Amino acid sequence: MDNNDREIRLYTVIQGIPAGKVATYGQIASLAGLPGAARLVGKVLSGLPADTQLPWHRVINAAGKISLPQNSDSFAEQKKRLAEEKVLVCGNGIKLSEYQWRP
DNA sequence: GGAATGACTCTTT
DNA sequence: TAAAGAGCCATTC
Repeated sequence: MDNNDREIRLYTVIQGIPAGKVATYGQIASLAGLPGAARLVGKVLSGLPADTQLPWHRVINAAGKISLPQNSDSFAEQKKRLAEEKVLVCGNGIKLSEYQWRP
């Protein structure tokens, strides 16, 4: 069940992100015990259901921007949710120095 | 077992 | 922060 643990850890770490804060894929991967597996985080998030409880909207890339295509619904959804958490979204990104989660 | 893919990251310019 | 190149992890065919 090790391979399943990876997902569990990723979910746990993502759930640990407090509201109003965001984390990068690399951060989540490292905290989940998978340093360098940033792409895996994206892979897992891509497979999340639309009604998931996971705060995936708090996950962004190292550039502080949303990696989703701007013409996608998920992009608008993430932007909307972030705004709900008082996270200012400039264009397709945010201010990492202000909102990046530091455990 | 090898090649391709992906919501990426790092270092250098 | 932006651009270009190389690297890393796991899944899938």
